[in-house]
Amino acid sequence: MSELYNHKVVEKKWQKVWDENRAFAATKDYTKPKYYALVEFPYPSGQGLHVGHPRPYTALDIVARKRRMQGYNVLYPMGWDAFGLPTENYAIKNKIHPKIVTENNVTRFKEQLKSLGYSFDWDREVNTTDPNYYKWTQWIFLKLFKAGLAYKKEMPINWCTSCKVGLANEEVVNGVCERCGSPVVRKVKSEWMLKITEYADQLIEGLNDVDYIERVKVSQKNWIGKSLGAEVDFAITGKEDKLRIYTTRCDTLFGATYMVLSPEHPLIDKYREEIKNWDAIAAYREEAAKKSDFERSELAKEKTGVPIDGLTATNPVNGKEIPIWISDYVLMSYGTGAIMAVPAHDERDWEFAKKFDLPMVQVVAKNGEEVDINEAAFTDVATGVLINSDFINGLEVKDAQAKMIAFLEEKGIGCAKTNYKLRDWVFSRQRYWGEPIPIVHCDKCGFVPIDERELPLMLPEVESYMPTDNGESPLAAMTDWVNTTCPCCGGPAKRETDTMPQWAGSSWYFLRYCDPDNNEALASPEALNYWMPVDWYNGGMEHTTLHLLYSRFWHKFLFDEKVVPCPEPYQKRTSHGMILGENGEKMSKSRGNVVNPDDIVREYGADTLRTYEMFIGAFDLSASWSEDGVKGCRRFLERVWKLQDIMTPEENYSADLETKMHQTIKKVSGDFENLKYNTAIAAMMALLNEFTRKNAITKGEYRTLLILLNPVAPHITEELWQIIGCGGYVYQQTWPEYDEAKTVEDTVEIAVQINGKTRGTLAIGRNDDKDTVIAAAKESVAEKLTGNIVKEIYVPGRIVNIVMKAQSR
RNA sequence: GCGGGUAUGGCGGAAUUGGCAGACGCGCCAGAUUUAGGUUCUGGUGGGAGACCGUGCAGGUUCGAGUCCUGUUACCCGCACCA
Repeated sequence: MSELYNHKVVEKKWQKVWDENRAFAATKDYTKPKYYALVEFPYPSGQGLHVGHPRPYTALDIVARKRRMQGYNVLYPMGWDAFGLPTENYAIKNKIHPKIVTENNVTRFKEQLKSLGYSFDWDREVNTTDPNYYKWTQWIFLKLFKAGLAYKKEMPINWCTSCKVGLANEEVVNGVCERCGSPVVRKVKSEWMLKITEYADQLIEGLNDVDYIERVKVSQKNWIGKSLGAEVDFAITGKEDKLRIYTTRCDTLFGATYMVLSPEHPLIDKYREEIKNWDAIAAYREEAAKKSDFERSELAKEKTGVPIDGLTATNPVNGKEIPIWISDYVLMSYGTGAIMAVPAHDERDWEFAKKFDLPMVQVVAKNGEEVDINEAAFTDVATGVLINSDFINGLEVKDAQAKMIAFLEEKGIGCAKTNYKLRDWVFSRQRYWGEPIPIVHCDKCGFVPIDERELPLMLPEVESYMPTDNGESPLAAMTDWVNTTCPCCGGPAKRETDTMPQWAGSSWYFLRYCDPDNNEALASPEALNYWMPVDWYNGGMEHTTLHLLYSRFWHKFLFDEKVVPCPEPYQKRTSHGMILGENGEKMSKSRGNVVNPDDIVREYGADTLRTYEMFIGAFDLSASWSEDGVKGCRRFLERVWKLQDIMTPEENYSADLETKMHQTIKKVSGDFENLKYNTAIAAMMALLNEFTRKNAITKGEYRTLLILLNPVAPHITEELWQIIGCGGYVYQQTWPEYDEAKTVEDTVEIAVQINGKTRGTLAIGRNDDKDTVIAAAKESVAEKLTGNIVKEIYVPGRIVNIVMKAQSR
């Protein structure tokens, strides 16, 4: 009898062997075929590893281990995205330097990851808070600045009136400060911005050349939100100024019956004297200032607004005088901050017009037939035909738009305009725990970059990590550090005291892994040429629009700067689903449904945890935790362990499981590539059941099973490999091949249907032809064939369907 | 509000992408082993006496629909300073 499976001993033993052998270090032999597998590096939070982390890590560990067995030089690295708000807040609260907090958290995370037996190349570990790392983050920022892609702009921030600090959106709950409950207002501050919009088109087009799961591509495109429309100038009655609006439906211009300005629109202040209801306008603006853009559009169900009494506009195509309103459903950050309202053909305008009883004019009809616009706005572009619109009457929407734009341009009152929902990236944080922005402000020379040779610009030690009372970063209090000389003119100058957002360090970390110790460059051209692009990058769906887009932007910029050899950083992108608590809700301390991976590793072992998380369900969907499910996977591994007891000498081999074996190799090999880890494991379970039923397995068969299972459960398979005496290590073996011809059964059972309903089954030979099969099928259901046969359908290897009409009497 | 997604037994989930719905696992039932419980092993397990009925709901296309089309409901995720 075999010894009991003791996961504690086995796992510790093999983790030590791998460490000592440096088993998974990527080599610098650039002649070998390479494979770069990447998972998003974690933020080392104080809570330690979450059971959500191992899901993607195990998935790509499987891929990495399989690729090594297929002869690739594999890079599967890990690091720490360690700047960030929670660390800083913890540091403030407990008066510990964020550097120390980070060190402790990293140590804990690393131990936890090691206990799970991942084949990370720990020689290439990176940490975004390491000056040798953020040197290059700053270097990239300087490049962006020099290329004109970094600029300063006045932007509103969330400002807590009591704490007197800028708050992250997440720290604002229902309009009040999360910590103190005081009201939060929007305060304008000058901030560093990055011109990601300059790359908007490239970021859309680049998606054609990469293998991302479809919903990631769709999300990115929608986030960028490219729309082709027009800008049109409306005259303000009796004034010089024009009101410029953006519309994607310039064909509906004849239907514009009023205008709406965003409450922040600058022309409102300009004509303050003319506005008779200024108090109402001012009050409305104050209310709107309290809401975020998100809240403003969310609450848009119940439209609010105030008419501007004293100003009207003129519709430029029909000369009609129309009222001007302000409403917070119009955002200053999109388009021009002003719209023409066409209530008959826009749902938001329709609701607004209904509420305030504003006129509607139908100018688009469904296939030329008027529709009842009192019921709902008519927005269908595909069937729309213009009416009540003078020179574009009778045209389809697309043609009407083209003709309208030509008209506007000819008259000089409008033009075609492409707009993007994508906004430039707010790059300033009034925080301590981030990369200092390597810019100096000189009264004479303006914003001046510091010399590259002075990088890294080190984060100085400060007394307090609290932002200052006036909203400056804690660095502003460090006068010794702030006061410097201008690199340009040598006169007195001040350093930028804002730091970079956490996204900065994570926008290029995959480049550093290629050559992490390089002091001359962010990575050597040779290393980048060899390793880039990342062959497979997996990460959370929640990073699709921010991190993924930001890092593509930086990469495209670095490509233009000839720093990197390829225009896209990631060849393939997949996403995993969340792991929910046993009750199906998101795991959180407050819900009390958090599972600690350490407990699972201790009680059941890393191999069980890995197997379970891969077996839990479809990789891209969220799944609920189940401790019973964990036990089932533990049981599976124990049954694999006990196969030693039924191992039989090679001369007892019989080929009755040969087909099954080849099918399983095929299934597992394919499923590991296609995110179908759950069915791969199911196939191995089914194979195991066959051996158990047969009560025999040869060493050769066992060997194959162990290799197949190794990427999922690396420790137990190494141990068994040694116990049954195969020599060497599993991780050094070659991935098994299968013979396609041997995956096909000699006979298959097919369904026999009558009128689409299954009436029996039939065993047929692999090579039986259609006539033979149909004849046999008919015979097998002969007594049920009571009508006229009108059709016979045979899908090879699947079904026979006999279509029969009832006999008329 | 905008964008993305999901819905299949008692539970987690399979289904070669239009071809026998429920693989595999959990749970449950019965039997074996055990002084007993647990463990382990073997067999069974969608519902219904049955004809039949079954993939959120209502229609449609098709010889045939979990899968395609139209409409609809519920839930989950993201929304730019959490990462």
